[in-house]
Amino acid sequence: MYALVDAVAFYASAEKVFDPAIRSKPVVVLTNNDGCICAVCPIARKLAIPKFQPYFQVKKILEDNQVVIRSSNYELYADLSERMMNVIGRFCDNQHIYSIDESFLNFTGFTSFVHDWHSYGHDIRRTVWRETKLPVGVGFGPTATLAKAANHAAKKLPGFDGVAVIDSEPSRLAILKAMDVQDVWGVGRRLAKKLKAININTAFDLAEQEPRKMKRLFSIVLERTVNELRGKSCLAWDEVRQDKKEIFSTRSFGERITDATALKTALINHGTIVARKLRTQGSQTKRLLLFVASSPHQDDYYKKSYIYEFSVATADSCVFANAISEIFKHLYKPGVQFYKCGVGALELSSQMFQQPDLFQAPIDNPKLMQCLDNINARYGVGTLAIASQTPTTRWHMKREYLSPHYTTRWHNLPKIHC
DNA sequence: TCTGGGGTCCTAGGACCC
DNA sequence: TCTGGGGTCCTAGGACCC
Repeated sequence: MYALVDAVAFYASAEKVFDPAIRSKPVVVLTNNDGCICAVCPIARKLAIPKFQPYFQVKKILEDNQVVIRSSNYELYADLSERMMNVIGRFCDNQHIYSIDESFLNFTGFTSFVHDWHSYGHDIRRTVWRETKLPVGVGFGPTATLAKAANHAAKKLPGFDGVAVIDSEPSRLAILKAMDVQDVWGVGRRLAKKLKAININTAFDLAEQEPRKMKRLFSIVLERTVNELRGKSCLAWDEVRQDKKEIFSTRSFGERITDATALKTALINHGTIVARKLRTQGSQTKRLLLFVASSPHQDDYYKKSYIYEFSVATADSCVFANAISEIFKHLYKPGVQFYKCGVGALELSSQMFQQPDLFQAPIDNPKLMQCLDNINARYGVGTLAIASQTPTTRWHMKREYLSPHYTTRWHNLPKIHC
């Protein structure tokens, strides 16, 4: 048995934790640079506020409905996420954190301890709410995809109050029949449209299809989804928490950039983020992709990318920084209004099996990186950084509606007035 | 006045080679 | 005379998720 536990409109709910005054109001959260709407609380959802619309396009609707607007406060969400995950982790010793607000629990070998999945689910909900003031939904199912479906039912379908269980044929059918095919994990907007064209409208309709036929008509991915919906596990636990095959760090700037040094610094910053993520996963890379681009929404769209090949795989921030400095001249073009840039590690391999070059001195220094990671783990990311990533103030994100960092900065601690 | 997220994986099609 | 295979690698763009 699997469970999927996730927060209801996580970012919006997180904004309400330390600001009770907005708990009963409609709240939306914007993406980086206040670009798009990325979280809509249940109250705002009733006003039909669309998700992932550019903010400036829906500004009027928000104003008309007196919706509370917040910029992304990632520092706050990361901290609240960690608290939430810790609480959830107490309910199962085999937890996989799938995203900032979702975790899978695997109850294999643990099922005899739980007699009533419904009440266990409510137990999780109550405890998370009591300890973090975050609302979560809980779905149980025999496969990861069915747990996802149950989770969807728990939060969105009538007749459920935050918990749903698929543990029998009737419960599976009831939920899948009430679920739009578009809401199935792995079926997006495009695929849903094609499926509906051949009269596959609900999750149940999809589950009834011949898996092989779906593979032939669409893809191997959809075949897997159909099998999962039928109760046949195709995403093994190992695969659910498989190592990433590529790791990126990209960001758009708050304001356009033309300055070479600022752009280079931004790239090196992304490089160190990618390097850190690689080390966390125990991976290293042979190929680093760098790209810079102007706005695709404007004329004279400029985009340039470059792949740097290391002689041996590495996850060393300093090596990345040197590589970026070296090839930066191939990317930069004077006069271009840069809008976005990023770094990605491709072709990852495990640090366990580093293949050194027989005729060359090592290019990196894993011990130094370990030391850097240890210090930053203890005193906070950014405490120790390489000199070339020193941030310039030229490309700060636009965050007009930022809430305080309630839990991570002393001077932002919430105050209670008596 | 102008504004448009970030991350990961997959696939089709082109280039190149034998 | 004319036709024309199959594998690998690379890349851009598509699709999906949150």
